[in-house]
Amino acid sequence: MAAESPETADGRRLAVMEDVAAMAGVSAMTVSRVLNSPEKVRPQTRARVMAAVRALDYRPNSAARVLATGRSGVLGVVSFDTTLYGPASTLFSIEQVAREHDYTVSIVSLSSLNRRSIGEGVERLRAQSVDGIMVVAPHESAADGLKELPATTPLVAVGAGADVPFPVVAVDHRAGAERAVRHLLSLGHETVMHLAGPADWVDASGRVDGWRAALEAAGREVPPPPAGDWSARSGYEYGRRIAADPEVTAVFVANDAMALGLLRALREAGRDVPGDVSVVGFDDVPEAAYFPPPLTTVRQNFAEVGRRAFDLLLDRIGGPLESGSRRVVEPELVVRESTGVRRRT
Amino acid sequence: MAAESPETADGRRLAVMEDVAAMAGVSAMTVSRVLNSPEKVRPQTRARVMAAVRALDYRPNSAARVLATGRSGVLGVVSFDTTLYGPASTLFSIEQVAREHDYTVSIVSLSSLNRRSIGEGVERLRAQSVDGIMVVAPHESAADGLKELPATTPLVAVGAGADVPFPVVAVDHRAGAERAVRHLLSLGHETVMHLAGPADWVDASGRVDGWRAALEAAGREVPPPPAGDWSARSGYEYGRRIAADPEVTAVFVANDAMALGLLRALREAGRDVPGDVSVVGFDDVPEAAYFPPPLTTVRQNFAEVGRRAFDLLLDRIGGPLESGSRRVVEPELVVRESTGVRRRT
DNA sequence: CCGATTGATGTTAGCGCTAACAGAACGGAG
DNA sequence: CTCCGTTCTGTTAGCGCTAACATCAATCGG
Repeated sequence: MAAESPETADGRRLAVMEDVAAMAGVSAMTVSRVLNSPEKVRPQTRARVMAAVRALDYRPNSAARVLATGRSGVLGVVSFDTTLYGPASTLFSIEQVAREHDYTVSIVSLSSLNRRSIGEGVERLRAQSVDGIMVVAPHESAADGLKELPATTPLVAVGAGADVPFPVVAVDHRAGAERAVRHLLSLGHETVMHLAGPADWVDASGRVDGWRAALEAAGREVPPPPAGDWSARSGYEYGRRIAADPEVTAVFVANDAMALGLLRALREAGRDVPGDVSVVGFDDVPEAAYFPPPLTTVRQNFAEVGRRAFDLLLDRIGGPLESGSRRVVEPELVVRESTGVRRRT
Repeated sequence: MAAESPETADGRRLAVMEDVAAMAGVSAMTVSRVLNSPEKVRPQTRARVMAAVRALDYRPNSAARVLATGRSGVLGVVSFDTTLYGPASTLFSIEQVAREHDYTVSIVSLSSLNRRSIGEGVERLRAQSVDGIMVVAPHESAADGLKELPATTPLVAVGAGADVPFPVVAVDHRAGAERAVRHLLSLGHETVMHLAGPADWVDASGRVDGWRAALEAAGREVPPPPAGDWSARSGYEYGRRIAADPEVTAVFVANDAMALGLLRALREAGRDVPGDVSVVGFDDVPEAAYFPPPLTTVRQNFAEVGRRAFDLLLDRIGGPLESGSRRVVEPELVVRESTGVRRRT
């Protein structure tokens, strides 16, 4: 014996396939066919079955279906802090695409990302028999965690670094940073300072690389890049340190929140943006256009990232579980009012 | 016959309970007991079973367990646009609490919230046999959608208005708004303008009510409250309209993003904050402390909301599915530099 | 007019697990 | 040494669904 039968609001037993079959005068198998491949059932029979389905308000039991078919229609997402703009946007777009394709999304949002936590998150989801898993893994250390995972369940990594034994979809942070820096150089700035993100974030190191590459390509001096923690506070603190230095005329900040903090520190120090200092951010959060002044920044297309990740995962489900392969989404420079021509001293 | 058997990375069949039983020299039932109520099995037997579990890297099949027990260990969350600060924070905290209690969370994030979409979201989740559902339903119209739902699955509403036939956990927007307005009045402002959120949001109307109540309690004039759409842009547009009016010395804005837009419009018009105009927001987004100037705002405790919603839902799962009951989380006024004593003209 | 073909539906078995009960093993009291 | 309650472990059945094959009637060409 098993599960006590759940009841409907009016106290009756929830209808199962056999009930529908009885009411329609057919076998359970025919009901199953009507639900899964209607074209194999005579229209007339089909109609009788559908009528019974409606009359009994029947819904197939997904657990039974999963058990019988081995497919659940659920996708798992392991993500870092879904409160941050990037992860939240990625998650949102994944869910949208998944739903369009009749998949449900289960999430595990980690507040710290490391080998252990990633593995646990993936395990949790696998234990729920998801059909596939996406790991939104912006940390370098996450890559290690991914390497240790068994390749049992189709998996794609979103925003992960190289060296990951799974397909990866990522924004081209490097190209975005290069665009930002070239923009600044084209405005006449001698060099460009960089406030980086936390060292172990792939996003952060990609942006550092792009910034450095663009400076070197132009034969400019490459100052050391200090790192913040993505928060406005850390941008502010950085700003307090550099505000007094008249040599600083252009700063590329690794995200918009830190840029906001920097803008504040600059204003407090009486340095005009973009008059004295030009600032470029990264993300293009919805508020960036209303920063003081409106922020020139690099926009990431999270919707596209989600879409591609989903497509890739769908390929893996059913297809072979090959590793490798990397798809890159290009970010876009959005020029606003925080950048301007270098003012000669 | 059914489901083709999935394989491990090395091509072997995934272990099932019977395999573990065979290896440990016991029956499948004993394995089941070791996993679910270890105290009922002799320590020595238990050890043999656990060894086999590890040796075979066995994981119970959740679908089979769900089918046999009727419980899935999955909670569903239907939420509006999880990209917004509030919903994202709520979702995050729900997932954290749920995970601590060994529940997985499945999500449906709606980009529009109405009777239909809510019902569909809930249906989707019920079809996945979730044990309980949370609806993060900040729209008035969502309430109607909730009324039409069958009471089959335990459900709690988060941030919903009154009149919902389910338990509700919500932030006390009204009290938060009153606090904001009283703060402004205590600084000597004659009256307080209000830029509201979209009319059909419960959060928005709660804040309007609180604002109005506080003004009326103090015997002040109650100006009509225009409504924005939560975006910085709408705050900016509102700001352009009122910036020229010297009568306006205090504004309570329904969220931080709109406040940011307003601050920008005010600055462009040459009006000093808080010198000429005091501004209070709502939300306390992480960036609020770095707005120009740092924003006085009302902080919502989303972690607490998530925790209570989860507790409430857990009560309903297993317990009777009573309706009614409402738990309220108090918001807190955070005073920063965007508010100041009214300057006499 | 008959065997072969096609299409619609039914039968059987089993996916992997656990509830409920049955049975074995053990220890202590009489 | 027997009897009886405790533990502990095994057996049986079934959760609700679907894959695979079986069946049956209708259809068709020769």
